[in-house]
Amino acid sequence: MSATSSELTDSYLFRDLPAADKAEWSRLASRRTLAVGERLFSQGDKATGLFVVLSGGVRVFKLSPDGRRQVLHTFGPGEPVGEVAMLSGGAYPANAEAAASTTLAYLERARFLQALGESPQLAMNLLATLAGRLKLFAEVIEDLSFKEVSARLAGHLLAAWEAQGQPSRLTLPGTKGELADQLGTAPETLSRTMGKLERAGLLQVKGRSLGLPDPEGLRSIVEAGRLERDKEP
Amino acid sequence: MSATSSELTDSYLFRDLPAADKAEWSRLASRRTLAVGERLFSQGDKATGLFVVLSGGVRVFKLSPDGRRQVLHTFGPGEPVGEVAMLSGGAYPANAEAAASTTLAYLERARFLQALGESPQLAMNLLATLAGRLKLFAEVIEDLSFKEVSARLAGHLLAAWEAQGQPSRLTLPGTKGELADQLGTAPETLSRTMGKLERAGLLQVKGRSLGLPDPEGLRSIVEAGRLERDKEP
DNA sequence: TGACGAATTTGACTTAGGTCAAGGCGAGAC
DNA sequence: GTCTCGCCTTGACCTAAGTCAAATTCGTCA
Repeated sequence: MSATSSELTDSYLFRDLPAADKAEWSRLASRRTLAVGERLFSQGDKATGLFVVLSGGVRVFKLSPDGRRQVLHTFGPGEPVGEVAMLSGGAYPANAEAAASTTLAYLERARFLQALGESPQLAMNLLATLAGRLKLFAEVIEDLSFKEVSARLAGHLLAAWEAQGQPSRLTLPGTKGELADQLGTAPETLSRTMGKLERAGLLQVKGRSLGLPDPEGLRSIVEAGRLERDKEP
Repeated sequence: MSATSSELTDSYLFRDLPAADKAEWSRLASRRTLAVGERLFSQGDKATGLFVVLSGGVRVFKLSPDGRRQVLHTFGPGEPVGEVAMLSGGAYPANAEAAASTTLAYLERARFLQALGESPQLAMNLLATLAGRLKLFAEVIEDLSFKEVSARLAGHLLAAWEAQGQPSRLTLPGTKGELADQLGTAPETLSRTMGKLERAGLLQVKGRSLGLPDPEGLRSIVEAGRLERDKEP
């Protein structure tokens, strides 16, 4: 397989590269398609290359011995997946699966490493990407360590709401069970927590469609790390 | 200030660089000394450069609104600190302080960025470092999310024990309160957890000196993510 | 040695959130 | 329509771990 469109070379990773290089990468990349839920790689698999999400999304997560999962991050179009394994050369340190119907470009490890050594611009782009990722992971650690579920949920909803351009109603991209994994909690707890926010007048839940009547209220929960009291007469 | 010895250029970051470049960096770097507990930078401070630990250690941590802290990692000699802020250009995303009496080299941001653009080898070294750091953070997330305190403690002790060459007695580098921060728990909980491990015959505590009579037992706790039962007749 | 302050331990209590086990509900199949 | 398989919610319960407060121990400086 080959010939990915410009989706690949428009990605941040290839920003500011000479057009000739971009054309070269378009030629070299192969394409892969995943159905929702399909596994891209599993922790421990030997890494042979780098993926770039073209459309859809890829969820990267850790799995506990007893099957619970913690999502590290969900990567969207333009974002590379599997860089760590590619750089440190060994196995993937986590699992990845399609969060939606997804297409990916695949770049072979040896060739990409060689290109990194020859193109400082490419290296700088990847460095910036990794730096952003580290900041992100540091925030996940902070959240897990300091914030209770209500605050993690509020933060997640606000971020999604802003990412979708502050629509009047926010639509969840997946099931609530998946959201629970993202937040590092159990579905039952998520359900109860949504109930609390709803009773506090901060959220309206109707299936996967959510209304955020009071974004500022949500934000103050995020700041505080907790939902203070359960107001209900 | 200037003139750091070869401690700087022996670090992984400068590995395989031409001798001339190394000499140049030795000249360019300034040196800074910190007493135990002294703050190197705080979250939100504007980042102007990159530090490399020469001796001692630097603890990087997040602070919760109410003062609790979660250590992301403690960096030792040869390791860079502050790369994320330097690369993403803004403020430090976390706090850092000396975990011991520490000396650092300081490299100015603009010059280092320029060098990155000119030296693919330097860029590759930094990429490898960041990749390692991401893997590390992913493990912290996994631990916080899946493992209870006993397992985090067991894992930490095993790692420290192995890092020190499996001595018969392990000496804690700091106070137990500091260890509690590392593990993301409260001192009281750490104390009780050590008691449990001791009662289970997996640990001998005498002040800051610890004996690990049964490393395999500890390892099985790490694997399981939990201390099964409290055996005591 | 003695005394002070910090570190640590212990006890009693509270609580967020996980687990197990029923239901309830909704969207597509028929 | 109504059956039915997944999701989702709810209730009852349990437990790890945080909090507050009161000892107790330890290190060290005079």
